[in-house]
Amino acid sequence: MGKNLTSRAEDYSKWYNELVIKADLAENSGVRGCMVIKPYGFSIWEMMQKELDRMFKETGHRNAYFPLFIPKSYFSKEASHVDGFAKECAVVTHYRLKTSEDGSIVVDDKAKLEEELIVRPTSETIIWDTYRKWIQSYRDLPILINQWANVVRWEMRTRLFLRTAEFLWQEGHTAHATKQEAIAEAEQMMHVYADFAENFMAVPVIKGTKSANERFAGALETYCIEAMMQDGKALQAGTSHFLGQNFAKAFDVKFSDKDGSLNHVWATSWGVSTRLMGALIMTHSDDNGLVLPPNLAPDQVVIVPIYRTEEQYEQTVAKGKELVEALRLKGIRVTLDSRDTHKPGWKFNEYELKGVPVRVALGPKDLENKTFEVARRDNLSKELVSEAEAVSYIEQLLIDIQDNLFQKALTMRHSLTHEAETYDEFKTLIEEKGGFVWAHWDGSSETEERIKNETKATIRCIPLEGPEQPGQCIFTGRESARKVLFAKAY
RNA sequence: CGGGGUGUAGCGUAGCCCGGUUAUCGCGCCGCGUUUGGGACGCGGAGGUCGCAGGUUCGAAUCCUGCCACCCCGACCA
Repeated sequence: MGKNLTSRAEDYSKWYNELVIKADLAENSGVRGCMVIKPYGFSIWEMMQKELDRMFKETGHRNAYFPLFIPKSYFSKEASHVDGFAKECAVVTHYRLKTSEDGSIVVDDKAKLEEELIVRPTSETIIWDTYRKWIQSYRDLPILINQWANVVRWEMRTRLFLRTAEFLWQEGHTAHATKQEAIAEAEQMMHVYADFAENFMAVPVIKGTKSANERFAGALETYCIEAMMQDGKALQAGTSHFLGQNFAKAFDVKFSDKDGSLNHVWATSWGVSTRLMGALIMTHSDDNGLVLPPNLAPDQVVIVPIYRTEEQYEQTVAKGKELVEALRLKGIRVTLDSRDTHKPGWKFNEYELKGVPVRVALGPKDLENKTFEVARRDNLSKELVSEAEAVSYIEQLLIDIQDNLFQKALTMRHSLTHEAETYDEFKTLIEEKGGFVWAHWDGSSETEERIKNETKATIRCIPLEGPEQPGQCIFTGRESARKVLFAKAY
């Protein structure tokens, strides 16, 4: 797959693509900008879905489903929203095909839709049109709904998982009686995302708000979590938006409050997508392939029997089954690969490429000595463990690997994080080292725009945590309350 | 949408500039045998509208024209 990926930033994108395909996660479908997610890749996404869904429900949300098609007119209601998405929408104009004289299949011109349908790039509009019908009273609030869905954005340039024309995501859409409650909701979901990223994906993130330039179309405030990839580029891993009353006003969603007044509701929306798969891959993987954190690995442990004779096959497989039972009792996800169609060495490489956190090998020698060979994917080390201790050893090992991956990613991010006091320093850091650069900014969109044009670096976020330390903007020298986070981004 | 590149077996490719036997090689696949503690080896075998459509020519994977798809770099974006 290549050598020493961090020193090969220019080849990083090739390395990434190759890894995604070789690890059996996804591939280009041949349909413009769309990918096929293969069963193994999808099982990782399902693990993500499961944990996120649990977290959403624990914070009071319920799932629902809204239509794929959105009438074009819905988009004209919220001006800044349509500006944000108009350039990248797929539009359905006809509803029938026919066979032409030469036998080819063509669109039937007679079957033209009165009103075009937009394939959702996000569902705010159709959901708010529905919420209008659902909300009359403060007793109907809050509405806390999430949907798991696919969306389509006709991006010019696509990449597996990171930016595909069609992608899978969840989008939460909530309605509240008060501004404070909506803001609290948007902030809460950012914290939920950060919790998920750090404790399940083992990806450290920086929480903050977006500058006006980077804000979601139609939002008053966008909260985000930002992660750093091994090649020094930042990746926005999740966003949560405080939408104010923009959508309520655009779709005329009002409620009677306790005091009898008629008010527009306050809204939020928040989402994470299959892009998280990209974050997972680019944060932990090495030149031997994918590295999965135990908390998200579809298989946390794989057992590979080693044998020569029929008898040895039966003995090692039987012993393997015992271990499977014992580990399952502890809630560990484990598979025994008893296939006789592939050799052990082949399997070792296969599971390494797929990132399975722990591999157990057992052969005649182990049967004799009552041991297992336990290998960990994160640092590729191996250990002989006695049968009696194996279960508790593996149980602890999974925790250690999860923790180690987070610490490694944190160390990587530290080494890719710098501070700039002057604009020259800033430009040098962005160009030569990449990564995050903390720097003072005067808060104006023009300054941000000019820095972006000159360096390609954008403000990833204005941090929520950490002390205020006033200073001067690196570009204009004007007052700045605190440093903000710059980086080149995906 | 601009710039560059690539389309040859399931995958990766040679051949193309300079047209000429049966289109090269590796991986994978199938069969048999030996193997199995880090991607085994030997022998045999199957598999191809050379991206598509025209054109030039006695003859096109190779030259010309058009189209399509994909990849990379920009602009756009989660």
